[in-house]
Amino acid sequence: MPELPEVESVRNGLQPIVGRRIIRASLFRRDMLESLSAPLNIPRAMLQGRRVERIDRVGKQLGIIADGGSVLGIHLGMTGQMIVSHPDLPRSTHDHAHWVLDDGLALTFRDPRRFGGLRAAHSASELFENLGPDALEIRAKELKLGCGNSTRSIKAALLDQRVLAGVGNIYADESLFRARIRPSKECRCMTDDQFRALAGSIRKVLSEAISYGGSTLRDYRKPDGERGEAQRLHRVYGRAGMPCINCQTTLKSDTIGQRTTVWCPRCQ
DNA sequence: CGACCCCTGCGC
DNA sequence: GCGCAGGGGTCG
Repeated sequence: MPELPEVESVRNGLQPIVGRRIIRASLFRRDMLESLSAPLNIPRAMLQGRRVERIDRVGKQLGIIADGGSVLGIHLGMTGQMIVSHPDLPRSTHDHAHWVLDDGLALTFRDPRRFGGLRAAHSASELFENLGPDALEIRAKELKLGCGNSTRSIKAALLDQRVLAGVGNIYADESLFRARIRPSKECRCMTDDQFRALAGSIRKVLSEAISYGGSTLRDYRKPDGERGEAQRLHRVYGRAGMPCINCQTTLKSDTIGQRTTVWCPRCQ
């Protein structure tokens, strides 16, 4: 569900827990927690007794950084939510983890489809080690390097988190539309100008979406329960068969990189 | 590289 | 009832 703008909005919504101490941590499903470096002591991995120093993010990966150097990674998958509330909020079906903090705060990790999860790490760098540069700050040179001389489509490359971290299906299509590049274009055929335009579009599309609080299509919610409004900015995603906002040509749709892809056959 | 799998819920 | 959904991993 969430791409970089949604995860960044979640990070912003988690600020109330920064500086708070975790009194009690509970894990309701063991298989939702994995350890990057064994062995695994659950209360320890869940940061019980620690104070939250800050929340980091690279791409779609969040990390709760605690005192003493422990790090707990959170990946929201398609339907994951982090909910800041009170300790007495009743547990619901798809809640997998719960933290009681001081100051009357509580945190819940909920994820109906269970594509997300928690990961215990020894450091932030360990948590983020397999990710490419964060998409909010992607440079044309890095994008070109990550794509290489590959025959795969530029869209598939944008979805590859080792090339750049944070772009998913919505913002890949939106960035390609703004840069006027066809999603099926092979990486090896991209010009330097196109890499420049695409890198710029990615940064712009993502930062605008953050300022709107992320896109709420179905179940995405900020930690305070509010919806994002960035879906108002979508120019091609979800608009297959409708007219292009630039030229009125009917937007096309096909599967590229295993995902539904929408583009304007004239502008792109 | 693409194909297929993981899982639940929703709208048609 | 079916197909689809913002995520990723593992195969061949």
